[in-house]
Amino acid sequence: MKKRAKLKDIADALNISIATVSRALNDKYDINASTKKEVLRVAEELNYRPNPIAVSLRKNSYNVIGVVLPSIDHYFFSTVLKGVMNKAHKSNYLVIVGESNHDPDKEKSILEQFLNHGVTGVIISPTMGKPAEHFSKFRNKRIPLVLVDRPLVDDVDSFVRYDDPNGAFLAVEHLIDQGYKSIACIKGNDNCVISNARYSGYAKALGQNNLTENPKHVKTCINLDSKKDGYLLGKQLLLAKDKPDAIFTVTDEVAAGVYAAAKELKVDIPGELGLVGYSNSKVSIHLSPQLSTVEQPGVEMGEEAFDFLQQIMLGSTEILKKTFDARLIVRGSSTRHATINNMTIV
Amino acid sequence: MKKRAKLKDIADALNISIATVSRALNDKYDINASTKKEVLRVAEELNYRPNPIAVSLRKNSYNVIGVVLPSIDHYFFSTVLKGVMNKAHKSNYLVIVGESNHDPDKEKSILEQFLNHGVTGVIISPTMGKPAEHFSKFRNKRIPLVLVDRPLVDDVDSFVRYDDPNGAFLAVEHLIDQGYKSIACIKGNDNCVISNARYSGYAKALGQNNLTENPKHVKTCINLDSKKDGYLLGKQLLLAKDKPDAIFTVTDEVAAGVYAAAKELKVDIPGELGLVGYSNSKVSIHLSPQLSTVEQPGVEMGEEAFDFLQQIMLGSTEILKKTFDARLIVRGSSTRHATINNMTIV
DNA sequence: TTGAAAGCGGTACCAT
DNA sequence: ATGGTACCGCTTTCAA
Repeated sequence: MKKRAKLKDIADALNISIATVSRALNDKYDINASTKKEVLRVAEELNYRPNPIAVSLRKNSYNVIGVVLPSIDHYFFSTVLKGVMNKAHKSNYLVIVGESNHDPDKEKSILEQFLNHGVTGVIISPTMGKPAEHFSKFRNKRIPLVLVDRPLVDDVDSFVRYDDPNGAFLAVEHLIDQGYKSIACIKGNDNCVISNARYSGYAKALGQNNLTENPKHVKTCINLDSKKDGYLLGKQLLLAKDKPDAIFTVTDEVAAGVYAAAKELKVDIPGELGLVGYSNSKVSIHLSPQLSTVEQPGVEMGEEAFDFLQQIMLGSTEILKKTFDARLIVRGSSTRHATINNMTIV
Repeated sequence: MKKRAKLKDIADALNISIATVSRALNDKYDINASTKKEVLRVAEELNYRPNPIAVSLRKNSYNVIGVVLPSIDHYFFSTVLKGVMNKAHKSNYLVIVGESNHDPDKEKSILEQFLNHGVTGVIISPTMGKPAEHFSKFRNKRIPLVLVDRPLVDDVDSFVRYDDPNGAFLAVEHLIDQGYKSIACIKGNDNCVISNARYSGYAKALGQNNLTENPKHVKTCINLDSKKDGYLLGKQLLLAKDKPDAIFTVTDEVAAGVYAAAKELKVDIPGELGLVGYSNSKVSIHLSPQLSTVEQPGVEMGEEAFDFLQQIMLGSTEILKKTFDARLIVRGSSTRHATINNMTIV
């Protein structure tokens, strides 16, 4: 195993001091041009690479950021990570990743690990909306922190999020525009901030259009299996006496379950039942008819999150906030009238 | 900003030497119990955390591994990453991630960056099957390297892969078992190792069952959009005079395209057309009928890859190899006979 | 323009 | 059981 070359090796080879070598390598101006050339030549020859650990220790800086996500194999989060990495690599930052699996304790231990490791900043999509004690540690240490997708209620951190309520609002207004009169909602777990935000958009859209909310038309997922929930709750809705003629679901996966229910009950989509999902995940285009949905620009959000983080790392003390606008993607599942092109983005 | 506490702070507070503090903190046995208790107390009080950079520099060890994947938001790769992280965190390793986007140059630069950074090991799913010059650098430096999913042809590195040909073989034999007589194949790009491996399994299954391969029944994807390819090529196949009664596709996404074509042409699945995909991606269960497919255990592969890497990092000099067995998941798209339960895993 | 040396925060050897 | 100190590889100040 050939040892990694270090400054001293170059210095010895040229019979000069390591200080000079260091300067030559780091483009300091007070250096003789010919010396510099020699140094660079030998460095190349020895395949010299600076030891980043030593540099970090000395400079007390470390080009590594941490990203903590609830679930790495969840499509949306993987696109967020993609966005972060895009930008990070361009700025010569390395990205270490941790997966909390929606477990606050695991989230805490990952943050702890990152902290100990000395990351210069952290981008995190917290598992809960409540500010946890482990976040304040970061603030005390003044380590830059940017939240993605789930701002905390105490509102002291920079964040990048998505306009969840408005996405739901647009979805439901669209259904109303298409002539659906009785619009149900299948929401997620009650303590999920995101789900509640979407539900509020649903309620608002009904209100603004003088439709009264029917409590029997609001269902809540209980299982961990979104599709199954969608299937069961969708069936409940479709079998009820005053069955709805449209359903807004909290995710595309839930909507996929409703497709199954509709198929079983021979309910035509979009003729008898209009449907809009949420997230624009891969599933949505594989369903038939294709599912109208609300787009979540994960990559862009990740990129913006890194930009924010970098600004903070460079010294900005402002609390940076950005809310991405909601965009509805209209497809076959909600278009009764042929007036709207199947793929138009409204 | 409160400065991070260091050994000296603790030492000064107790009027002892940093050597003693270090020992107390590191559980060395030759230390007075009461001294140790004091040290721990003060350490806690000052919220002391060892500086990992300094430790790394001193010990010349660094608990960080790198993972390089072609595409982070591709479901299979994200599950591989998940598996790696599962194990890595348990062993107290940090994971830095890079995305090559199927670009060998980018792959190279990421590896370079990781190398410079001083990672202790690398897990990579190479963009090409050919050994690239940038891999040999790793070997020269003797940095542990484990390949995932795509072993290189020169066969000098440890790897974890999947029995792609056999997966295809099982899929096609299953179709034959189900009574399909004329089985087509929609394969991927010709220079994709994985696709070719699957194709070879298809060919082998035909051969072993005395079915002659019909060149017109072998189609190759050309676009980047798998579903579109599946749709177009599926349509071609279904409109041909001697149209097949079953299709094996290189991925589930391609199969999803075939569903679209079948629907348009009013071809019944599985009655008139049997279909088996590959990867068991999310799509497969959202299609109707659900798509039979070949399972790729990404998480397990990632976990095994980390185990291999760790063995090598701990000194093993063997070339470790593991090929995961193929498993077929039989669902509605390929079961003509009701004898098989819709969800049975064979 | 160059060299000597201090020191970043630890670890571990050698004394005592 | 504890302290003194060299050293990991590099940057940077101070002197020459």
